[in-house]
Amino acid sequence: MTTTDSPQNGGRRPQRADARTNRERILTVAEEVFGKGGESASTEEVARLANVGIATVFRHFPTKAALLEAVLVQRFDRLRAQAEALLHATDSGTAFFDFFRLLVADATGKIAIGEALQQAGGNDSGDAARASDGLRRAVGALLQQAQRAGAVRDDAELPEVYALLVATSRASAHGRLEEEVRDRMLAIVFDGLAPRRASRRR
Amino acid sequence: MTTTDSPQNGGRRPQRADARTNRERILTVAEEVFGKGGESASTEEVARLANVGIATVFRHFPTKAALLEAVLVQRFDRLRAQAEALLHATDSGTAFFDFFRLLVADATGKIAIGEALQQAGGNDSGDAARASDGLRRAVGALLQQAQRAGAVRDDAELPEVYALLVATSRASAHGRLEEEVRDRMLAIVFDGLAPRRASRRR
Amino acid sequence: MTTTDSPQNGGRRPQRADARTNRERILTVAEEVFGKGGESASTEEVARLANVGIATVFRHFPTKAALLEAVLVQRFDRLRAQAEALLHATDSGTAFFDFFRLLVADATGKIAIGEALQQAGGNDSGDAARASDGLRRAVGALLQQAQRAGAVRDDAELPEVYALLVATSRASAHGRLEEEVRDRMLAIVFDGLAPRRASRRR
Amino acid sequence: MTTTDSPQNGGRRPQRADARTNRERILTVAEEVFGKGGESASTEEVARLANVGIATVFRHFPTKAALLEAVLVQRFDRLRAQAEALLHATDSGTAFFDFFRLLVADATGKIAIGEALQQAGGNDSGDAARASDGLRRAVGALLQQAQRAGAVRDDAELPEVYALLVATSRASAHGRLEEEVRDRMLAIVFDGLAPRRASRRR
DNA sequence: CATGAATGAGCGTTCATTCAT
DNA sequence: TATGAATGAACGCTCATTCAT
Repeated sequence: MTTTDSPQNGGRRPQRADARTNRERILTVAEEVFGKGGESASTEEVARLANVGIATVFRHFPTKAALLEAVLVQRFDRLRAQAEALLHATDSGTAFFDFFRLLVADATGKIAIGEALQQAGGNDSGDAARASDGLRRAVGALLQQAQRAGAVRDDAELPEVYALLVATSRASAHGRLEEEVRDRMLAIVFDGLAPRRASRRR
Repeated sequence: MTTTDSPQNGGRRPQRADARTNRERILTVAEEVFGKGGESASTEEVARLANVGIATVFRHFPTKAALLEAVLVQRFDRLRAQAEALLHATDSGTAFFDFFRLLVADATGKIAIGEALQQAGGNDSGDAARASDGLRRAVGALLQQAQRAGAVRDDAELPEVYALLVATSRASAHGRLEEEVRDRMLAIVFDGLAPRRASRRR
Repeated sequence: MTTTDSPQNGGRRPQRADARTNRERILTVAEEVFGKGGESASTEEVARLANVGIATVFRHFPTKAALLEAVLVQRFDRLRAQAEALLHATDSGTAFFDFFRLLVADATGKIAIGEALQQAGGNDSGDAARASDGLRRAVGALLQQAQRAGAVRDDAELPEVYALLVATSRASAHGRLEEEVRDRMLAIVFDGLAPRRASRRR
Repeated sequence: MTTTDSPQNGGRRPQRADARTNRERILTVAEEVFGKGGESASTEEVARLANVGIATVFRHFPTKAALLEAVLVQRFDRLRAQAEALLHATDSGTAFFDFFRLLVADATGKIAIGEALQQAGGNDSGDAARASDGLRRAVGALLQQAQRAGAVRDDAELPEVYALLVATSRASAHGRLEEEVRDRMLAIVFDGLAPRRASRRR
């Protein structure tokens, strides 16, 4: 990665690169800022930390909501990619649980993000909802695979599983949950997801 | 004997009835408003819906934060009372699960309230934190009883159990969770909390 | 002259005593409160420190301005009484300077009071202006006496002398003027007021 | 060399002209408004009279206090410059008195300004206090020069002289002092500051 | 295309004053 | 008559968004 990072570009030509760079830097900063302070964080702070003028932010994202949505889309897409990568893992039995753990750990301390997982679920009909759906479908695929592999009980369906995923990740995002507590919380959930009774283990 | 039922009323003090009514109406409305819109809801809306002037709200609660805190305290206390009532239930085995279900159902649609459960856990050293602690302790008592009765696995400790309670209630508060999905989500968690068949988990 | 001066007096029997007490306590407290914080001090604080309800303050003084005016009247009258007392002093030469010093010292730390001396001079046509005039006249009498006694230059007239009185008392009221500095400031003014050696000044 | 006279303008920066104009108009208006109504005048009135939105005022001065401070600094600096200019006057004997008169005349009708002279003396550790100190020092220099020139008595020290300056300028600012009265008031003070004839009484 | 100045609606809060008891 | 609750206008300040350069 070449880091041109110089914000005010003496040169005339390659402005496009700058714009792209700016857009990305804004997105990155926004994810951090909104992650930390929820959506109550100000757009101006995003601009400041991204080293761009406020108007530049609004040029790239016409609305604060649009910026938030872009952050979410990015996040959802990233998570979906991770989920899809795990679809091809050798041990398809544990892939589901790995992803569950990964998502929850990733959410730690990122307030608004966890929130958004939820809101985007039912809120917008926009891009974020679409991206959220993508993630949800990927999780569904992981779930099915795990069920086929006998690692997850057959009667667990996506809605409640997804709800649990969201719930635990939000708990991890907001609270002061220590890592150990978080793990024990997940252990309980995972036990609840384990195949019932007779056919134990894989 | 005056007929006023005002409890802290050593001497005479008329009209207190009106003030009490207002205070309670404000609290009720605030619970609803903040429940719906999070803490970003405006104090003025509370005033409007409570049919009082804005200054009246501030007379009763000197600060928006104080109003929010009062809402939380009220809520925590109410829940704690319910928890404590269940402590004396005949079937101490199911009391714990009943309360879990109750709390989660109660949270449905009340955004900020679920949030608050969490925030108050680590936030203030104020009344809300105290009330939150009270609830937590009551849940702890229910948990212990359930464990003694063999209805909950012994190795589950309060921190993770409480985290699950909070997580699922928030999921219920925010999302569009249908009742059926919510129940199935809880079923999974409850299975995870059930005593282990053999000697699982270390 | 019997001075029942209590304005609204339809009451039945002895209530008067209470009302009088309240009125006076309010006035006393108001002098202190406004003296300290200027007129920006709140009426409610006056009520609190006077141990009466806010409505009681407004019963006695229908307006904040009226309360302030009453404070001023009281103060002006008191000062006038002191000035008039000094009119009968044995050494009529120093009486003027004694009063000057007294007034300035009395103003120390009493922000709004000094201010009021001035404002009332040109402001209202109300009671305060009347009382202010009374004080001013008394000072005029002291000045004349001192001039007759040869203690003050003859060409000094009341307007500028009074202006100096007000100016120095305000300086004393507001600033951090140490006592010593205040005395040296007055010494200069007093020297300026002393009879001219030869035929100075025009 | 760009033609902009903006001092801190390393690179390019257009439109700054507008902002500067606004800033200055706000300051000017603020001096007038606060001069007239004291610090109780509202920031919104400043905005209105300056023909800018309220937010523009707050963009330039992040706080009402900051705006007030800027007004004071401007005023102090202006006065200090005048004082320093007089330091190089031919007749160093009368320079001191000229400045005294100038300052008092300048304060006429500007309520809060005179007040500020005083408050800034002991108040903030901020810019206003620094500027106030600068003025005070300049006055000190004028005083010393006048004393060396034999135009002011030697035993007069800065604290009391400055106190007199402040006192008389405030009197001039607040009261309805006619010009003639003001001059006679100053004449008395100036006589008090004149070198002592022989050995004056006690 | 990037900038930062400008904007106004809105928020939390205060306070003199009025009302009901 | 004394009380304290109620009120709304006003204030200082913030922020998403628009405008001019």
